[in-house]
Amino acid sequence: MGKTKQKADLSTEEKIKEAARKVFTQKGYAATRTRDIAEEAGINLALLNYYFRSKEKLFEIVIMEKMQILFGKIAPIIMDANTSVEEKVEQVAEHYIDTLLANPDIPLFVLGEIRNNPDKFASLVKTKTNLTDSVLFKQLAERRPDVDPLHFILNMLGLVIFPFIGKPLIQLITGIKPEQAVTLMTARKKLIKTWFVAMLEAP
Amino acid sequence: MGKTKQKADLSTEEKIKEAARKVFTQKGYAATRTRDIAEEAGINLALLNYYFRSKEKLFEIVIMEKMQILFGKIAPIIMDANTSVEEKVEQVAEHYIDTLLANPDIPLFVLGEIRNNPDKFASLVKTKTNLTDSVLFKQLAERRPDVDPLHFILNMLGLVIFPFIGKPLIQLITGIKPEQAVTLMTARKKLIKTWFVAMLEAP
DNA sequence: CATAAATTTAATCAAATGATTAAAATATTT
DNA sequence: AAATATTTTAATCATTTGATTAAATTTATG
Repeated sequence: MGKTKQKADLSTEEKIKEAARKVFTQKGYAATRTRDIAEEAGINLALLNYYFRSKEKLFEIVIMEKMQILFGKIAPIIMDANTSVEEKVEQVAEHYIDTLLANPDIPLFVLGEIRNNPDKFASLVKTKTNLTDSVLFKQLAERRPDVDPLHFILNMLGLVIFPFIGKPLIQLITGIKPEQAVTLMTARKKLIKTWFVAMLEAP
Repeated sequence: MGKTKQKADLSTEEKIKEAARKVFTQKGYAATRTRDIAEEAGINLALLNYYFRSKEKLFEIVIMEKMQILFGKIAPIIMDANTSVEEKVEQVAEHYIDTLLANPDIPLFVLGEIRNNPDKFASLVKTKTNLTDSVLFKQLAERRPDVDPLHFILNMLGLVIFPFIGKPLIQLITGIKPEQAVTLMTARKKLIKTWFVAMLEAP
């Protein structure tokens, strides 16, 4: 025993991580059993604890990845001093919806875990970009001095992210097929910019 | 023993339910321990199981209440044949934001539980209003035949609900105080209608 | 006060679950 | 083939947690 080896390990380790990503994001930390992950990975429980010391450790790897996907994409865009508000919104919509189409469960997962353990994430997120210091925030304040810029940030994020958070519900009350959902979200990529500009210029 | 009594019982039963509402909505079903609820209610575990047979039973009471609050408000509004799109959006924004200010944890709670157990809620929600048959849906289709009405429904819900779902995160990355949050949400009540109309009339 | 009802106490169960272990089996490398 | 590394098997622990029980205590009621 011992993971002195390099090549073959990665394959099994990755199988476990991939299974952990799936189960954790689908059910959340508390509702996930390590046995579920092992089964999903097609390995046994002993091996899971052999590679990763604990459920907690494995979870932290997964949640970090997911938060990186969720936040890593948006930070550089809204911090860019060389693009207009319109361009920023366009980029956020385009890149973010693509990301979320590939990872539709992330928002509900991450936000749920933050809710369950705000203190744990406080340190992680707080060190990051302070939203109110962002270039986008200042640009919005200049364009609409009469409206709190935070409103528009919430609007942008709401237009992009909410459909993915509400998906389980929307599917129930509309009977929309997954295929249609993809088409709908793809169409939104271009629509959001137009809508946002309209809101920004609303009376 | 036995709850033949009528008056004093309600008080204790209600204490337990109130505690259950708080803990379940804050942590979700899986992360909630019946001992937490008992402690929050200021009673002992035995009494909890004496009044409500099980964790599951207590949970179903709570989730039903919360879903009623979440959906019961919106259904009659979007079904009303005697109001315009503008009036509907105005009503949804006004009434819904008030409801969510009083129950900010509901959306994340309900959506999370639906995600964790879609089958369980399928029967409950499916029997309700089919969204695509709503008056609002048809009005939107008439106003903008070139855009899937579902987009505008998602926009409306996103503008109203997302700030509450994203609250734990927004608080982290802005350092906004709960008081400010209330002010912000109150301001949105009037802004959303204007924004929605702007989106509806966007090129 | 006497009776009945409500609540607590404290102990205990049983099942689920995260984690560990040693030995056997399988695969990989040299 | 021999040596080494990986994976499985299977048993077992310890803890948590939902649930139950009986007896003691407190509170309300007549």
